[in-house]
Amino acid sequence: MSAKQDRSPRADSTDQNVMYPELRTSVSPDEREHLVLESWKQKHIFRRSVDERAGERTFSFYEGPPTVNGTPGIHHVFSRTIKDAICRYKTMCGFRVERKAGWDTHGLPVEIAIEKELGFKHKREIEEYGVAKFNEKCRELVYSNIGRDLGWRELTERMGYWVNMDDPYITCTNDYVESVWWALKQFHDKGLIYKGFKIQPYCPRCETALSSHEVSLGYDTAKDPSVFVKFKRRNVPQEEYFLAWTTTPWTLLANIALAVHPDVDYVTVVNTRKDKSERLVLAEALLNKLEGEVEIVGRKKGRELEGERYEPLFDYLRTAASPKFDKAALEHAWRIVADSYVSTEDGTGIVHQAPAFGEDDYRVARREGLPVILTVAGNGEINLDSPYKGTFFKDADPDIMTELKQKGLLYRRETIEHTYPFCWRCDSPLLYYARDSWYIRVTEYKQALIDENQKINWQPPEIRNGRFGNWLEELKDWGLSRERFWGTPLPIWICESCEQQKCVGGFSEFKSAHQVHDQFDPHKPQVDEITFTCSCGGTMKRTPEVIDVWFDSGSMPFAQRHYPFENKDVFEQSYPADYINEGIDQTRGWFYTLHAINTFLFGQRSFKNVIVNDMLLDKHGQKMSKSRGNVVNPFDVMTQFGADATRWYLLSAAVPWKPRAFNEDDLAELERKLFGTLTNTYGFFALYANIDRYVHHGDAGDHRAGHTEIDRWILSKLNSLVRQCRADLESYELTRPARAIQEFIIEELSNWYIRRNRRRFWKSEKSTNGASVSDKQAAYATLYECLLTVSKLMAPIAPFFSDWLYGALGGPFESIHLDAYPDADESLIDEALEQRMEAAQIASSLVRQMRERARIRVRQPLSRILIPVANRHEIAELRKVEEVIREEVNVKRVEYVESGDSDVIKLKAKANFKALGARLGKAMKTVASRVQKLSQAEIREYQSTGSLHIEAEGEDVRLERGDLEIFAEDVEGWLVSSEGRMTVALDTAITPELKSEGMAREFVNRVQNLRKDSGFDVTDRIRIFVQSASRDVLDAIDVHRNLIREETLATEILSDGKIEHDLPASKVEILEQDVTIQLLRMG
RNA sequence: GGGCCUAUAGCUCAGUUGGUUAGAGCGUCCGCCUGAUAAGCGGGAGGUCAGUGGUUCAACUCCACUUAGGCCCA
Repeated sequence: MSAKQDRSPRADSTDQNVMYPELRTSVSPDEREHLVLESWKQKHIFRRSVDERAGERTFSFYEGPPTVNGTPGIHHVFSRTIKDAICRYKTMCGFRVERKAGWDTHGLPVEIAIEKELGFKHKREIEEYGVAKFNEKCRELVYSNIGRDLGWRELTERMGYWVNMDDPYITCTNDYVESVWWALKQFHDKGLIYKGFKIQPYCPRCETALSSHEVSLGYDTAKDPSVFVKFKRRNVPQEEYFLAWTTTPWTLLANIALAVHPDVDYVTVVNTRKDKSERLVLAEALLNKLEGEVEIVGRKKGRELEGERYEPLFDYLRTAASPKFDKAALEHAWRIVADSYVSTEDGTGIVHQAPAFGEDDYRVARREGLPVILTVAGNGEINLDSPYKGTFFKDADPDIMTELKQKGLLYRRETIEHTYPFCWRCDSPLLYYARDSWYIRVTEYKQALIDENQKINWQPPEIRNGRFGNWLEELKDWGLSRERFWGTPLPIWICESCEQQKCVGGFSEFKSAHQVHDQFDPHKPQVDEITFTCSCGGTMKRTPEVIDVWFDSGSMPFAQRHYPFENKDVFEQSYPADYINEGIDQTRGWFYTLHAINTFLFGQRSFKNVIVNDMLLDKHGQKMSKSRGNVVNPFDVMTQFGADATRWYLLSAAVPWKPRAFNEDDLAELERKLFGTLTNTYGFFALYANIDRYVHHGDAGDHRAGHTEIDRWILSKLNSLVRQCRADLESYELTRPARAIQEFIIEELSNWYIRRNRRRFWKSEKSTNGASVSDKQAAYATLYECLLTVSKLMAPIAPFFSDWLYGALGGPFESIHLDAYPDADESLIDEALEQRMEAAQIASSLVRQMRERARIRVRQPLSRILIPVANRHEIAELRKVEEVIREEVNVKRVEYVESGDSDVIKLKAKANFKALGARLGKAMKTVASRVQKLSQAEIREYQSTGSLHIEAEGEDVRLERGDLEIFAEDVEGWLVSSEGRMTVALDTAITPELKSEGMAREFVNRVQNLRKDSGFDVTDRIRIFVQSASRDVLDAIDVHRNLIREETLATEILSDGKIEHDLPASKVEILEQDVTIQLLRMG
């Protein structure tokens, strides 16, 4: 690591002569952070933070690639803070943490942008325009977006996310594509890539099939027709109809059968009011779907209905002039089939079958030898010879329903709102559609995926067996191919004559067979021009599809390094990733594709630890969306509050895996409270350290001799905090350390340590009370140690402020991010000390409560408090923190009384439910209420002998040590307050001496105010002139002359009634007495 | 329809293996402090822990169901 050179950014420094730069309160977080950014840039801190940890210890992080033409939002700040904090932490732990940025560049997002630019609505327009030109435009868009940046680089920099954007992986480069091809060949060699005719989710606008994880990205609520359709039964004497239900009327054109469940009861009913001649058949369980009152006239099991025939709804299939199917197959059509997939959860228990448009329909049709008829073309238009020909499939719904109504075949028509899949990119409604396409047989190694998943540390853990685990359990083969243009081409060549396949796994395979020139581009359409000669002598041509863009991003562990063609070592060292993070929406996206591809290729999981973050909602808990207009602009937020506060807020407000409302008011408070307090704390230190020319050397341990109880306490707390932060960050827990650090800074360091120790910093070195210089040195050393350590602890989360603070304190490295994360000094952790200080804090709080009740201000000294304790050990412990209590609440003495020894203490016993409950069982309740009523004598007996016999509901119960908790409830004749097990009594008597001292303190207060108003420096010596008609006041001043002089830095106090006419006189009131004060600043 | 998550003070969140006065911050009301001062501190009020039922001596905590919200899958 680098040696100490010049100091880190002294952002606010105006005077190079002072050791600790003072604060300019006018510097906003935004300005300060920009200064830090500038310094990082100048000194190449990021690069050095990686390079200077060049040892064997690497920590591998994979960055998920954003789509190149997306725009960054506040949720990216969220996710990236999580990424950055862990990476910075590991860096400070001495690991080399490479962070390579990436860009996802293929696929529909880019194609659609170009289509929009060119004004295309249909896929064929692209072909007419020319695939070569189209793809060239896609490539141009990719590189111009990377180059001109849509705010990604700005956001990344501004928020302090350290990731190497100068050398990113880009998925459309030749190297990247070649690695992906290599991977595909591994699958192909093992026979795991196959072509199949299957029902697939399909986008009619993009004219391509989608993978299941793509579909999962696009569910949305939709309003669809919900229709009950009547199918006229053949070969029965009565007018009888099978009643079926569908939400996709357009599929009725392709109806070929009706399915029933073999074991379900179906009934024939007539409507008792309407025309009794019309009979309906449906599942008995779903009779409630019918209108009016019905009478059951027949009942059959589904299997008994099998084979029954019905009239087709339409004649178009039979009359089609240019059928795209074998008309002979219609022979077997329009009959009842049985299958157990039919549910009676909704509909009528009779399911209309359109085999080309549903997975179950297709399966049943194949089994039954029914034809699979496509009535919709690839572009989504109906292509069956009918009045609907040329209509977009969904748009045909109303007219089809109208026609059915006219024919009297529509039983009921409603609208339902349900979730329906839409294209995740273009928002078109998807249809399930029988297509030829390529698959990866991931189901082949499903068990390996499940086993390896068990080894991943998910944060939160429930994702492993919940969301992600479920997904793996219900794994489907991966629909790999896309009938599109701008993507990694599927590198499979097929012989035109013998259909033999050749999968190309690297460009060198071309070079042996073909001329591949320098300008070689593996994309369409150039790659399609390459052919091979098959062993059979035929010509092998490439299958035209490109692959799912998610295969690209899932390949990044190896493809970002052009593995296996290059960088074997680098790859092997970085696989699997130690850590990744993305949003919950990537469960079936990137998390899955990483897992599916790499587990196959490398036989083990591709990431060891993963933090999954949830959504960011607006302050009202609503989803942020452009249409709602509630999107938070990340740049605005960071300008207003700073990146540090934003980052801190995002991590501390709630655990990352819970959805949280983004509330700017809370963020503002955090900025003020945490960063404001810390700034003040540093400011306090700097103010006095500069006056005293304090220079820190060595750590606080070197000053141990001079340490007071409270110094040891804050150092114990500090080291406990370090220990906790380390442990939490090691387990990928960010919220707890953020909150703990916050608590330490605000409550412990600022609100208790500083407040209790202020005088130690300002008192003159030759103190009259005999305290030594080393006491002051110890205070400085302790506070310095706390500030420096805290800055390091917070550095991963608040990289700017921490670096500024570190620099201001003169930290040894050029940047905090080149320094090491603190290690806890266990020898400084003292739990007993932490506990007794907590007792002191509670005691102080109780006394303040009583002062408030008695309306006695803290400045008025009181003589004593009394604390009842259980034993001598407690006395010994409290004695150690007694001085802190006395000073905090301004009392002269703390007295202790062992509660068993004094009659004035009223005791109270409480049953220890945990101990007694297990033993007593049902008797617990009565014993507990008996314990409530124990007499003072009984409690005392228990206290002295350690046991007690009581009777409860006729049963003898023997109470042993540990069964009861005894505490003081009241002290006779005293003002008492208690919290938990602690009780404190206050003597509120104000003696003349106490009153006099109180007056003196009031006087000090007035003088201090006056010093301040007069603009004196804190180190100025003064002469005080005082005049008053009140003998009491003058006496008090006289008696406490030394105290006053020490406190106010007065060389003299003249109270002989003289007035200095040249000086401004200030009239004040002390305990309702008029006093005139004049101050003279001494040269 | 299925799976997962969530529900605690006006708001944002804690709450250990079930154990007895359910906590914090903000806000609000009252007060204090004034050598960290365009700061700081304390105290009070505020909760049928979403609802119902169950297990248990004992439930915010465990179970079931219901309601509301979110996410995911059909």
